[in-house]
Amino acid sequence: MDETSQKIIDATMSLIRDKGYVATTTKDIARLAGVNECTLFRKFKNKKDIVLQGVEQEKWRANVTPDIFEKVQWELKPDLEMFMNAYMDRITPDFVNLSIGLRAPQLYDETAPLIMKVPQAFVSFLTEYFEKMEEMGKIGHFDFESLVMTIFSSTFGYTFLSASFNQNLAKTSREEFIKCSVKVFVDGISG
Amino acid sequence: MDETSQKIIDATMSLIRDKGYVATTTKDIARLAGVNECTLFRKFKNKKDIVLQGVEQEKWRANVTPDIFEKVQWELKPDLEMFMNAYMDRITPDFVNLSIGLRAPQLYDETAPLIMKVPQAFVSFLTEYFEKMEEMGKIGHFDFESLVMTIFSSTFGYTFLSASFNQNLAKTSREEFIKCSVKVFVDGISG
DNA sequence: ATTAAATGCATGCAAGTACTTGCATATTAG
DNA sequence: CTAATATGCAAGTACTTGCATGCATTTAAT
Repeated sequence: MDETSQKIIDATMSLIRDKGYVATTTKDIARLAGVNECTLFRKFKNKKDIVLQGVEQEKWRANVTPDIFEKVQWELKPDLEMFMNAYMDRITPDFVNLSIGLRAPQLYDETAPLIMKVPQAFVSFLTEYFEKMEEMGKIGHFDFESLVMTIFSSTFGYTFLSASFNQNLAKTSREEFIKCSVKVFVDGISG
Repeated sequence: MDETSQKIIDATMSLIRDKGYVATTTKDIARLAGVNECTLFRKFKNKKDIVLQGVEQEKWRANVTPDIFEKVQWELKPDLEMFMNAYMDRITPDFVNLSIGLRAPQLYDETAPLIMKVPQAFVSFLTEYFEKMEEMGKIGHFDFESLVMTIFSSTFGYTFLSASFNQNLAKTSREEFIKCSVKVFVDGISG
């Protein structure tokens, strides 16, 4: 990937994050990338092509690889805290807004599977984690699928609400939120 | 509100829900409303004006009035279930998608306060509820602000994820989700 | 130093955008 | 019946869109 193409992709993704796909024009992109508009079409097939190459890049995806969860201690409290922190470290407000900006009918069929990968990775990690914790006899039996949805929904929900309403709704800080949530979950699962 | 204007508003809001504000053209609106395009501009100042009148209508807002929460029993389990059901009855996938469709820079300053009203209503209800429950001696002391965020984030998160990924991520049904979540919360708060 | 590739720039184009106008035709109210 | 109102229709405005091209200039490889 040459430097110019990368600048074009970066400009495109930033604009989509800020204004959405449809509202982002090729003129905007060229201006922000500091290149001439026609350069976009020499490097890429069309506007959509820029985005599709962008979402394939690590840089523009939350860096969700299996080794995120390496530090598992098999102890409910620190592990859930690690899990929520790992999510929030990666799913920044910028990433949330980009995901929403990519929800355009012209793109959605092609981008949705990629967008879904992030929550899916977290959900399947958590599910496996609880199953192993049960095997190890550290927690009792549960409807793990529902339990995982409760914990993940809460993590996702807080992240999204913070990105959208920026302390207007969620006055609780990230640290307080995680501390309180994990306490409720741990007591709720053990009790 | 005459019938024609209402048809125009309804068409506009449906299209924004499906395609977003920028991608929704006045030609689209006219076609879906079954009126001539110029009629839009006889009835409304401009495209934005249609949306702003739309978001003011009960019909296009989640019907969140104080009497939603009338059936409070002052018993943690049924009350939390009632709360989550009340939210999910109103915040349908259509409403979630409309809220996202309204996130256009051209509109957001004017629509954001309205969009925020719904979560705010639920958050402040829950906060007051827990404070009274503590006064009544039915639960111990907590950082209620954080606790409310945990419960609301989870409710919001599940609703949003269901609307976005439609059973692909959240295989858990609404009933199972509420049952499991409330159990965890109740045990987590009481334990 | 010579050559080939990459880029900037100006300009153009067909189509699409929100919005407007003038006029004909319905529907309704007094 | 008459007059006001609502709407349809066709055409047009001024502007923007994604996309394209020819030509000059810069950059980089040989």
